[in-house]
Amino acid sequence: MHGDMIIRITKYYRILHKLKSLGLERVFANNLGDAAGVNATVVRKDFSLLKIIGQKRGGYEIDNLIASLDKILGKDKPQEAIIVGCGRIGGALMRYRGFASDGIKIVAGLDINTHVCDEQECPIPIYPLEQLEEIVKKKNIQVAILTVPEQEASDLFRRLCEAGVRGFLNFTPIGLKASKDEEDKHIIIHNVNIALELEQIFYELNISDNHML
Amino acid sequence: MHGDMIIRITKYYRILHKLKSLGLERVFANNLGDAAGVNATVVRKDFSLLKIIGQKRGGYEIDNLIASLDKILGKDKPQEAIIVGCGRIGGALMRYRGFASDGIKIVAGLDINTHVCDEQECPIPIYPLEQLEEIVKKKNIQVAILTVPEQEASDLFRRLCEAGVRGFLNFTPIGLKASKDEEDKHIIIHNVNIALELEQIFYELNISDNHML
DNA sequence: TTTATTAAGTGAAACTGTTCACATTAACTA
DNA sequence: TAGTTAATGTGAACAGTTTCACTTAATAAA
Repeated sequence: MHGDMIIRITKYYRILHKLKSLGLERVFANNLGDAAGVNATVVRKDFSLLKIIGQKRGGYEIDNLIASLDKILGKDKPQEAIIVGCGRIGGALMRYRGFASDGIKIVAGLDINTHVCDEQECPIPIYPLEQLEEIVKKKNIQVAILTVPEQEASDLFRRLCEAGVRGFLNFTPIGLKASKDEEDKHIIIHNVNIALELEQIFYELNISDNHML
Repeated sequence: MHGDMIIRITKYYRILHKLKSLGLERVFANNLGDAAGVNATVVRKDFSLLKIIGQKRGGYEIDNLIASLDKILGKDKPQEAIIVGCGRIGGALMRYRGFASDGIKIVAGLDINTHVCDEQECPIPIYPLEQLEEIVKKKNIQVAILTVPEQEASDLFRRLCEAGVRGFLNFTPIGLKASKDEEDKHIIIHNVNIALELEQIFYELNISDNHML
């Protein structure tokens, strides 16, 4: 399970859709590699691993590729998520239009205050936090975006886990960990820590400066 | 420059501050590793590489450690950034209070509409986009957060580069690349692609399901 | 003191991911 | 049809990280 492969696959997927919309029918590992910023061999190795075969000298058929990646990325099933915490960032994400083009649908928001989002601007319903378990089970939610204040993060994480959510996009600075008493193996957590990203940038600039002199 | 080391350092840094606020004076590689989710040997290797030395049997002195990491992370210099594009996400970030505790200060916003942010809620001034170059140079800005619509991303990125910005936190789905005609080496770009993160989560859930049966 | 213990420090092994080099196959060319 | 070219496919070399196993130093205990 090569770590970065997932990221590359999603990149390939986007590039392929763009190429298709341009009218192309086949693509070479070389071009795909250039567009994704990786070596052509990496592309071939990835596809080889995924049992996707191309044609010697003819490259890969874009339609076939997209169909394969659709399946690998789970695009054949509905990709639905909820947003827990509809404050500043959560609210911004509720109004974000970019998910639809990736086949992702935000089906509900959860918040203490159910009126944080004005109806016309965002047509996604917002429910009170008490209904969390009910909503998750009724709508069979697998993925949650966690955009709540820091101090509520681990509590809500636990509740969501217990309700059956298995994928988390965590915007809180808390490092969430699946507890060992549950079968922790199948909980996927991605952390987006904006302050941490900035810190890294400052660090990298700093060492790049130091190396120069 | 070991890739993930930077991320680990910032994690250590946060943990150390928490431990310090709890009154601890020394810390062992083992504990730090547990908290950061890595092996104790990794911690020691990291510190060894950074010329940070501990005491055999006594662990590391937290104050010393923090002081060292302060310098390594560039916390001895002011860490200032601007937000370019004060729409939904940019606006949310302007009102985000978490930066200050990490020593990061957002000193200005740039937007077509200079009245997107109501004064009382966010005390950071917002300037029109035309003043971008002026602001960057006057305030000697090194880092910019890019939260503009997709189609304006690469144009603004270029303008920011030319004005002297060297670090970017890019929230647009565009994959920014430093052009080769400039000395591209010293431009640091971090991409935060929320839709892509979600896609990865769905993918990982998908393969985890497939592996189970 | 001497002995035992604890944790840092580090060379070497093991592992992971990337790149190279080349075999393979399909299409084009003469 | 034979030869050339262009691209895939993959074993092997390589590089970078992580982990292991061991040494070293400091403290505590006997």
